[in-house]
Amino acid sequence: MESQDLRKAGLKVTLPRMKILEILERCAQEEQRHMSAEDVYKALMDAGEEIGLATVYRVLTQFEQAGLVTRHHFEGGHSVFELNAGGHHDHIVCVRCGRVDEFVDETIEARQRAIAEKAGYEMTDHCLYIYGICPDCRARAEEG
Amino acid sequence: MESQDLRKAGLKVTLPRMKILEILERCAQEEQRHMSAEDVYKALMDAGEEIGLATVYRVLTQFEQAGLVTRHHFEGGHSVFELNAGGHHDHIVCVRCGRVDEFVDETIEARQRAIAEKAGYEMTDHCLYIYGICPDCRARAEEG
DNA sequence: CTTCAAATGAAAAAGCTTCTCATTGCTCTC
DNA sequence: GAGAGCAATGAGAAGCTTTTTCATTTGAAG
Ligand SMILES: [Mn+2]
Ligand SMILES: [Mn+2]
Ligand SMILES: [Zn+2]
Ligand SMILES: [Zn+2]
Repeated sequence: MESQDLRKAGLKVTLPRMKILEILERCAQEEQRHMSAEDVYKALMDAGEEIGLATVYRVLTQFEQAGLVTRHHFEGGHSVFELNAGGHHDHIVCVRCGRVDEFVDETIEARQRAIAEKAGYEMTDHCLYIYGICPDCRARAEEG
Repeated sequence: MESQDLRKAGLKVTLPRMKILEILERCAQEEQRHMSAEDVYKALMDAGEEIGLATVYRVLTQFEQAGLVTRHHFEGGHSVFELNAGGHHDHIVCVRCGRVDEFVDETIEARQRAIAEKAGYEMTDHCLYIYGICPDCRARAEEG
């Protein structure tokens, strides 16, 4: 019952918000955990939903503020969003094909907390992106 | 002799490129190590230089490709640039006032290399941002 | 000094994202 | 279940940063 998720987040239950949540959940089950606003909008169109792009942007921002999704600033200028499920993790991004893998490293997490403390900061968040060439693209490069 | 820096980078020595390099170097000596294209443009205007904004963007991108500067994607959508001097480092950013501090942690660097290797990626780059509230803003918050 | 490809500036265009405002739709009450 | 009232939506305009276009200028080589 997703409408409960929305109510708990303090958001009125509306059709666009329900549909957008559904898209995010369905795509996460497949392989598309990271979606831009445009991606979500296209998925809605493909599903025959008549929801405006402005609403998609608005709703994703609301979901972010409500803690339902996380916004990432991958390279290339535009934001991508992912459902908050499974807890914090960081990302490895292929600079050739855009593939994204995820990882968690407790050693790094601990070092970050120590660095923030030493600098006198109260850490609120952090993000780590490793950029590189993924296994598939490396193989493709060796062939020709 | 900065014109040598440009020649070594394979770039023709032109007045705009010299002036932009000067701005970056002068601001780095003060406290402004991280500048947006707009920041550089404004500094040029203040210095009485008649250089177009399009040229600033073009030149900064060329400097990046030549390895003279690094481009960062801090939050907020626009890029900031910093002169490549002093080697690689990561950033801790205050979410209240925008202050930026820098750090290097060899433990984290090593873990990143290990993670990329385990995932089969050939690492080309990485960036780590810690977000938090800086000492000054924390003090200001406690007062009221 | 000439020559000519490369660089520049102004303006237009191109993304991505947000805003405006008239219309629509939840929610709550009766 | 109908109605009132406030929040949400959609379409398009606008905003911002960044890139592109193209006529003109400039630097480097001869
Ligand atoms: Mn992720
Ligand atoms: Mn820096
Ligand atoms: Zn790849
Ligand atoms: Zn601060």
